[in-house]
Amino acid sequence: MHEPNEPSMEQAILEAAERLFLEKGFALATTTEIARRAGCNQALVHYYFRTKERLFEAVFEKKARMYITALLQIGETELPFEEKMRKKIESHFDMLKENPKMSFLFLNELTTNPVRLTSMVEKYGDLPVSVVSQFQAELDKEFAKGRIRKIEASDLILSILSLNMILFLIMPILKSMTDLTPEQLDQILERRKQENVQMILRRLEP
Amino acid sequence: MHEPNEPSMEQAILEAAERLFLEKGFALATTTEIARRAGCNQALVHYYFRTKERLFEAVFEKKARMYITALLQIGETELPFEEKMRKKIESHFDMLKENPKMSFLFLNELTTNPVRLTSMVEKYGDLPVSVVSQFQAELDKEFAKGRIRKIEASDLILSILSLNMILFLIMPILKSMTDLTPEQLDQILERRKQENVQMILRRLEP
DNA sequence: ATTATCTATAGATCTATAGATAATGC
DNA sequence: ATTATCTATAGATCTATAGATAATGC
Repeated sequence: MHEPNEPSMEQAILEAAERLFLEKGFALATTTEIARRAGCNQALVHYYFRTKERLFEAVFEKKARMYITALLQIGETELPFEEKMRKKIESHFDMLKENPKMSFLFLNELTTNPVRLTSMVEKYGDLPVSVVSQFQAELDKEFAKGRIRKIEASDLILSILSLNMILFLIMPILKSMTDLTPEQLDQILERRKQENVQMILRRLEP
Repeated sequence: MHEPNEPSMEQAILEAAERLFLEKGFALATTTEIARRAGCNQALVHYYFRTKERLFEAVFEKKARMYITALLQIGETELPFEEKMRKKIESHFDMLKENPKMSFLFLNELTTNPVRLTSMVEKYGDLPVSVVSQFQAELDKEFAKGRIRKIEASDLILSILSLNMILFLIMPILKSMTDLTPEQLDQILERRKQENVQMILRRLEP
């Protein structure tokens, strides 16, 4: 049907869609613009994915699961507690850094589209609950040994999440206010990552 | 022209617009729906405000200034440093609580609309710079007296901002996942406010 | 014969304006 | 005479589909 090494048009549409949805969100991204970027006409987008809604889901189904679990899976590895925390905060931050526009997109779609929010909660709603309670058990154990201060797992997760997300959420504003080279930006991000680690670890110190 | 005690139609349109913009953002709010809620026909919205864009600005011009300064004006009052910090974090949090949807709206509009972002930066862009440097001076003074750890004002402001904002940003998700009464929600918010204060103060402890 | 791609267009919005009519102030 | 409000509609999108044509695999 097509040169096996060339990317298929279907793939090109998926990729164009991902970029455009990340740039503008669902409502402002048009199938016409997606087609233009993929290098085909607008009808073909619907030929492959029927509706814009399904195209959106095709793009973000997998990403969503990855994103949610990475946000929450703080636990597991067999390191000293402090080292483990540091690693987890850093890897969460790095995941956000690799998907800098994803945070905003999820926030945006779940806030403005009640239907998607409901279906998302149905699919992944119990994930947070189980992760939080598992993490809580771990924190309680450390607390019992007198190694950390008392803290709710949900509070800790929320704090990590918010500290790590903020720069990516305000990135467009930051870029427009300052005039940073990619290197300077990277430096700021790495500095900020360490600040977040310090912040959390200090909160946990007994 | 109308009963002086009755709210004018112009006012009704402004209020309906504010609510709808906060609910859906600029792109998804329609002048038709605004008119419906205000109790007039759609043409009248344009009679008073010419364009949807100008209506948006009429609604958020003042709010934007209030919001930005409150986000940044951390300083001033004559209290012991720790007490001052506590007060500032709390009052920032309370401001967000009174405008729970504003954080998302600003983020949304500034992220998806480059034109608005540019004009916003032109108007208020120097505000952050001056506030940060003023705050930095204060932090340096405290540090010199050995009362706090070394910290960048921009980092501290970002941390407060993000910790305080997170619950309001994910509020729709939270509401859809759990089933909280207004009282329970308020309790969570107040608990979280204290957690944020603790978090920041511990970061500053020498 | 099947699958991929295109052209053309129906139908649904939505913003903005023109022009008519009603309400108000002098 | 001026201001407020309405009805109607032009013009611009945008999604989705119908139907034609081109490309591919057997």
